[in-house]
Amino acid sequence: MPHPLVPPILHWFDAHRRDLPWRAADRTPWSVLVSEVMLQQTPVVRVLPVWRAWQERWPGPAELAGAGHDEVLRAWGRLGYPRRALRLHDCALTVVERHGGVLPADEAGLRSLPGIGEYTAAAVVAFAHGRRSVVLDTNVRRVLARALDGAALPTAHLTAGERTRAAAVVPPDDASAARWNAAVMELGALVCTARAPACTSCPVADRCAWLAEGRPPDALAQRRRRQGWHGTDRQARGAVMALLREAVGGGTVEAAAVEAACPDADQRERVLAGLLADHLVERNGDGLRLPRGPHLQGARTAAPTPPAAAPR
DNA sequence: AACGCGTGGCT
DNA sequence: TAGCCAAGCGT
Repeated sequence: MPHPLVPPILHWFDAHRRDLPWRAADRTPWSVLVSEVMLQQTPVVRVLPVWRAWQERWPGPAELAGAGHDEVLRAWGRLGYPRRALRLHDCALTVVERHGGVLPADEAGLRSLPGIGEYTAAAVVAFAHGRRSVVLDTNVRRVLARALDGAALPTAHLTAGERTRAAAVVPPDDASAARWNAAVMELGALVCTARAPACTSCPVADRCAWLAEGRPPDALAQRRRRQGWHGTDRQARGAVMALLREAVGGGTVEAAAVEAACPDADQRERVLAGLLADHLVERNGDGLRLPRGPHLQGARTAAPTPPAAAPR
């Protein structure tokens, strides 16, 4: 006996699922992974063109492993959180070096790779391999919070109890479980949205605790506080990275231009230290540029290793 | 465990 | 209009 939410949401999904390219028949586990990493905290419409170009250029981990950090960061463009791009590259190197070029298919193996956490590992298992997992992203959490708890929004942090309950809803067999994960996510993305849910179009409106209670507002709304944006280090990091991505000929941006992009000296020092530590930039004389090569140790290709004590 | 990490569209 | 929000992860 499936959970009462399952049959109507699966049926709804059959009629309303989007034809996203990473769901197409020619998808690979790697292409699914790339989509999941790009989609972390990033809207689908923004990911689409970048994912397509990325797939054409680096269809698998072996191709990506051969790319330089500067190429990868430019291809990432304005998706945001550029550390994700480096982690994906790092992930490709690890797959090539330690897994024979084949992405692990189990959650533990996936989670051991850089940039792959609980959600992404579960998503690859379900969406790339069609096997059972418990996908718990913000969409799924919101649907379950509303339908089962009568809460407007999920809590700030995922709890063990929430995982257990979500697992109890996932059907036992692989095929249905994989479909359920995609379906409930899709419902959260298209109908049971955070801002303006379309309850009149919802397949489980007749069994939703939140709707039954008259859609009460989020009780925890005041507790959620967002970090500001204007003038923050985060904004300054973004400005410096945009400057370097757009540097003509992949060249170096002179110190004066960096100062113009981030005028406050203390902030500039903090931001540059952070970017250097994250391997998102490297110094070139007095200027700055995107890092040229993979920073990890070990030979991935036949490229010769530079001599050991190379002076800077 | 709470925090830092990009970007741009929407209301 | 200025928050709010979008398929999280690592530390």
